[in-house]
Amino acid sequence: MFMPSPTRPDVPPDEHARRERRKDARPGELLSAALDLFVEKGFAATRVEEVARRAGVSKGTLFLYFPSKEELFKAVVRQNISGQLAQWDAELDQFCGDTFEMLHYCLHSWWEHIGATKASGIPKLMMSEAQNFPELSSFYQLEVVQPGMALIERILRRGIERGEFRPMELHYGVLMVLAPLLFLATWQHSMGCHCAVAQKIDPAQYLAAQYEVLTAGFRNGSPTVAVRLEPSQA
Amino acid sequence: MFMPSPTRPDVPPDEHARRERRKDARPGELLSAALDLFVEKGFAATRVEEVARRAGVSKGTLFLYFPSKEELFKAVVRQNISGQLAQWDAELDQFCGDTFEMLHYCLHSWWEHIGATKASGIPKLMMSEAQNFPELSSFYQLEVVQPGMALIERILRRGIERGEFRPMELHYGVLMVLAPLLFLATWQHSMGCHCAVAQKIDPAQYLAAQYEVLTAGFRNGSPTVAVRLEPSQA
Amino acid sequence: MFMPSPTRPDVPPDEHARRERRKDARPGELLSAALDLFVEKGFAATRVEEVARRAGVSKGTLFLYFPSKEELFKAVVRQNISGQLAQWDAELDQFCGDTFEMLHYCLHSWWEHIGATKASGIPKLMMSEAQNFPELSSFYQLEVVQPGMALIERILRRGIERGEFRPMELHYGVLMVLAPLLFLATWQHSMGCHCAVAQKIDPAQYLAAQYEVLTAGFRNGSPTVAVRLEPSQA
Amino acid sequence: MFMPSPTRPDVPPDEHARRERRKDARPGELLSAALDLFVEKGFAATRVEEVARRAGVSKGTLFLYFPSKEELFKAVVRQNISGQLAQWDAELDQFCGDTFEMLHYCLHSWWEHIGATKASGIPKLMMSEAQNFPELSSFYQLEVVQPGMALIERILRRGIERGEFRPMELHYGVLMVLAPLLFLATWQHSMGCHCAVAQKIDPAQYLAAQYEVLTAGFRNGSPTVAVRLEPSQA
DNA sequence: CATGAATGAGTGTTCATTCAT
DNA sequence: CATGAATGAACACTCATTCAT
Repeated sequence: MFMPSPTRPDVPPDEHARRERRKDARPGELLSAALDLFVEKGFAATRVEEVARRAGVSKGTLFLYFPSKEELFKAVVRQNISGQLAQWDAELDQFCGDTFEMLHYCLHSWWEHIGATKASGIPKLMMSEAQNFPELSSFYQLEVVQPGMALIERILRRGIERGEFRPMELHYGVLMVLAPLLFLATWQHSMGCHCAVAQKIDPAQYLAAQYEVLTAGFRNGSPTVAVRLEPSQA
Repeated sequence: MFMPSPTRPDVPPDEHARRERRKDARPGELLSAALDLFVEKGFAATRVEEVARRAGVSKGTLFLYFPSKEELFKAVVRQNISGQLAQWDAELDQFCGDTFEMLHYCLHSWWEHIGATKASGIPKLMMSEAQNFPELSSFYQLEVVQPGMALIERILRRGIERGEFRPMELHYGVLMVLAPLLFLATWQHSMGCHCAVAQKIDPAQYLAAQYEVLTAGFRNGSPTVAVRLEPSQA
Repeated sequence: MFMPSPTRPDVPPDEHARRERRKDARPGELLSAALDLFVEKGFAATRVEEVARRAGVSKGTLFLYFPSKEELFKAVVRQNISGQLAQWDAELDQFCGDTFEMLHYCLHSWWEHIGATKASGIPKLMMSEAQNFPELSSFYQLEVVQPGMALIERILRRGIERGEFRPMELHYGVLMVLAPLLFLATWQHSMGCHCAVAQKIDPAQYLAAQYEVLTAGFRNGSPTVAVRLEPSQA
Repeated sequence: MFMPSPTRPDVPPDEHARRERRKDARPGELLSAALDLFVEKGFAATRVEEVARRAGVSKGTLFLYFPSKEELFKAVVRQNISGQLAQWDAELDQFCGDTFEMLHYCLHSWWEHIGATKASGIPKLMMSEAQNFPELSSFYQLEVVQPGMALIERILRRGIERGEFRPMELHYGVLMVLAPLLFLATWQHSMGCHCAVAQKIDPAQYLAAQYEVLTAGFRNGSPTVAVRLEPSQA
């Protein structure tokens, strides 16, 4: 990322490398420590001193790199956004199986690359703190939510076009795929650890259940229900 | 409920009414103010003094009615959720239609009494703060999550027994009902307000979509899928 | 103490009696409850509300009789001061045994009437709070300390005059009698309850030990020591 | 202990000294301020902010050095009493005179290092607050009372073994030494300041009187009294 | 560049005191 | 007289932020 400037003869080369590395390593370690802690305890309950300690630096040093706790938070979220989405987009281009398989792969891959990793903490973080960081919220929607939903929409549209899926209101079809995934991620990072055995969620079974329901719900030919909820207040 | 004592000429009627109201209104106003603020800013970030001020009393007065901030929160949850659960439980006892109708009523009623009200902020709140307040988390699981899931399980079991629903792993069936509801509530209270038009969620359509999918997924005779996700890490 | 005014025809007699009794009973119960609590927990740690509750009245009522917590404290101390001293003075007048017996009786009787009763809490109270209530402190010195010391001094002087006790600096002789008694009372009300077995004090043995030492120390003919401590700062 | 680095010309010497002092002085100033205030106002009534202010630092700084008000108190006790006890213990090891001299030295030294210093306020403080702070009480018993009594017991046992003191119940012998000392300290810090001339206590004479009485009471060959007090309630 | 000592505004909670009823 | 609801000034302790070194 940083191209080390090759000409600086007054500094011994290894020393020079060390400094360069430090320059990048410091914020990296801080961001990583901060992600862990923000995910685990939330923004307010995370102590900057603990972030610093976990990164192996002093509290003062943290403020050298990030002017405030809020800026640190923003940096954490920004750094951990996206990346995976482009990869998926490319994979879909080359997928040739039927669209049920595609959907299945999609859930499976989400769990593998997001759900089961530290990255699953980011949605929880955004849910928790979006209100307090509207700017960040917009950023997240633009960068993650929109592309993510577009990705799923692409799958659904493909299924409909190929006659595998019934016609449907795409936006809400997308949400039916997304909601349980995000709920799972959020749950695991909040109630997940301390909850009673009876409420424990096994991700494999959870995703299998979701796949079954969606398959039945999306398959063409399945009886469509005409009922419409009419909430008293919208 | 209130028997207005018709004969008490020595006290001006409105003054008398004011007194009556005050005695019971105090906790009510506090609970209402607390719900607003907890939902808006989270448990930790809410200042008891502001709750009191918004309810029009002093900080000391709040502690006259609730022995601690945590108890105040519990009272808020009890008033806004636990009560509703009991109500639903009673309604289910007397329901005589088929179980699809019952499920439909359930979603509809959840939206009316929880989703569309301030109470919908509570699940989001718990997701955000559960880690930092284990006692509140336990309380919520015991008081809300467990009974709520039992309620849905009751519906599913009824459907299966009556041959309307296919046999299924009940725990995950319940989650398929619950997850989208809780996601909706969480979303509305986090990304909901500031999000782009494209991602706006209309609850009516959202719930209709969920109902369709669940109906297809649960209906007996629908083809069950044997596929099983095998996540790399559980 | 209060002579009920005999002429007040406009009030029914029993009603009148009830009021009179009330008037005295209320403060009496309050003072008694307050003594208990002040002795047990000290002035600052005693809650007026608990005093009131223990006396069976409301907090507001307490302030009807005592304008402030400080005044309540003063009233408690004042009420519990003296009384016993006059009795002892009279007894000494009629005592005909030798002065060792007299001293022995004195220790014994102090324990019986003061040390082993609630009254022993008063010295501890005075020690603890004298600094904060100088006015009370003066009062206590005048009313209790001075007569009490005079009483002991009388005994010592009698012993010397009768040739039983050696000549001595009376003031400090008195203190040698007094100090262990007051220490015992103070100890029992502070460290007494929670202290390790090894430090427990059995009053009977304690007083016996004091009597032995004093007897030897006061007896005429015992070798007097000329040594004089010369403290660096007086 | 402090090796003043002799060569460091780039820092002005006094500035250098100031730095050195500061680093260690901070807790010292806090301990000193805390002792003053605890003795003057009691533990509960002392405000940590005032301790800090008197030491010339902010409230936050105090908590940098002592994790809580209770720990601050413990540190005060340790610095002012525990240290002295260890010192005495060492001195007794090397003492070669007779045990009366030893006892005499003990009283004398207690006055010099405790009785005449601010540290004498600590026993009074403990008497007042022990009930309300059981943890402090336990700490004090373990750290001060127990070792202090052990110290005196050592002296008495030595006297008995050498045939100088008569055999005696050691525990109560110890109390006969201790009680007047603690009473003196307590008195000086409570009634001492405001009391009438007649009750003023000159420590030198007081201790001399105690020494005389104890000498006579402990000396081997002095007539032991068999009398036993039998208090109505133990 | 890195430190860590220092700060002080801000938290939940308590409690003596008041006063309308 | 008696009540008890209401107050608000304290208090111990925390933590993001600063800055001299």
